[in-house]
Amino acid sequence: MGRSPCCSKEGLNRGAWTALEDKILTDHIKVHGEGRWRNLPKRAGLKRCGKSCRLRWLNYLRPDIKRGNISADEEELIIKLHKLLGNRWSLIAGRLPGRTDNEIKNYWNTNLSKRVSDRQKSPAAPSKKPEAARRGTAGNGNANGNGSGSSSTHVVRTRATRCSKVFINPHHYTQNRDPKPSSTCSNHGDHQESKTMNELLLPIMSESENEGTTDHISSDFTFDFNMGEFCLSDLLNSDFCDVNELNYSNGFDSSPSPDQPPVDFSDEMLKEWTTAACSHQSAASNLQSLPPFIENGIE
DNA sequence: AAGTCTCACAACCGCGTGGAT
DNA sequence: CATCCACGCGGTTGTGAGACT
Repeated sequence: MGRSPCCSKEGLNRGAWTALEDKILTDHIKVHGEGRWRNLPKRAGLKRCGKSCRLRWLNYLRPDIKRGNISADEEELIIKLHKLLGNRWSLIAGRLPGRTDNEIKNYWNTNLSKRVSDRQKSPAAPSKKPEAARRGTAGNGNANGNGSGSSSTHVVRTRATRCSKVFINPHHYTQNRDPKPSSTCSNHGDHQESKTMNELLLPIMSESENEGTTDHISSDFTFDFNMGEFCLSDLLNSDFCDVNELNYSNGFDSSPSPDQPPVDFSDEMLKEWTTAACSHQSAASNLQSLPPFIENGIE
C-alpha cells in the first residue's frame, strides 16, 4: 500500500536549488506570503514539489535565519534541551532564534551527540568549543547517529493525553499521606494544584477508612483525572531530580503497566514556554531564562 | 598531483496530526 | 463521525568539499 506521494515527481527538479529558483521562491513568498505550499510551485512557476519549496524556505531562504557558527551558549542550550526533550528538534529550534530544526539536528548528529557521549564516559573532560569540533576533529562519521535515546537521561514527552490515568495504591498513599504538599510537588508559590489533588483524594481515602473496611480498597484502583488540572505547574517548577518519583509523587504508585510513560507534558505548555523565550535577544539570555527544571535538574 | 576517505549540511522521504468538509 | 488534505516533524540519504595518504 503506502501513502500516495505528496505530488507527482514527473518533470520536477530535484537536488540542490539554483540561485534562480531561490529568487523565484523568495520573490513569490514576499508577495503572496507563506502557506499553501502544494500549490505554490505552480503559482510561482517552479518545477519543484511544494514540500521541497517549504523546506527550502524554512531552512535556508527565510530572512530571519541566522547563518554561521553555533556559539558556545547555543551549544550548551541545545545539549540541555536535548536532554530534556529528546529529538524534538522543532521545539529545540524554537528556543534558538534564527536556527532551524534541520540545522540543529545536523549539528547534533555531526558534533554534539558524539561529544555528549564522550562527556558521559569521562565527565571530567572539558567540552570542546564548537569550531574545534568541526571538520577533521569531531571524528564522527556516523550519519545515522541521530542521538536518539542514549544521551537522553530524563527525556520529557510532551503528550499529556497518555497520562490521563494514574494508578493509586491506597495503602501507599495512606502511609505517606502528608497534609502539607510534598517537596517534590510543591513549594513554588502557588500550591493550588497540590491542594486540589489532596482535597480530591483525601475524602476518598477517609471514606474508606471511616467505614472501617480497608478490604475493599486493598487492591489498586484506577483514577481518571486531567493532568492539566492538577500537576502542570508543579511539573514546570520541579527540579526533575527524579522523574519517576515526581511522576507519581505523594505516594502514588505508578501504573503496573510497564509501558506507562514517565512524564507527559502538554505541547501547549512547552510551546508557550518556547514562544515566550523567543523574544529574548540572544542564546545567552535564553539560557538564563530557562526554567528551573533545565538549569537544576538535568546534569 | 591524484585518488580515497571523512565530514557537514542540504534535501528527501514517510508518517503523524489537526483542520476542513 | 468519517474522510481528505495540507502541513509539520524527525529520520535518512546524497553530495560537495576539505583532509589525508
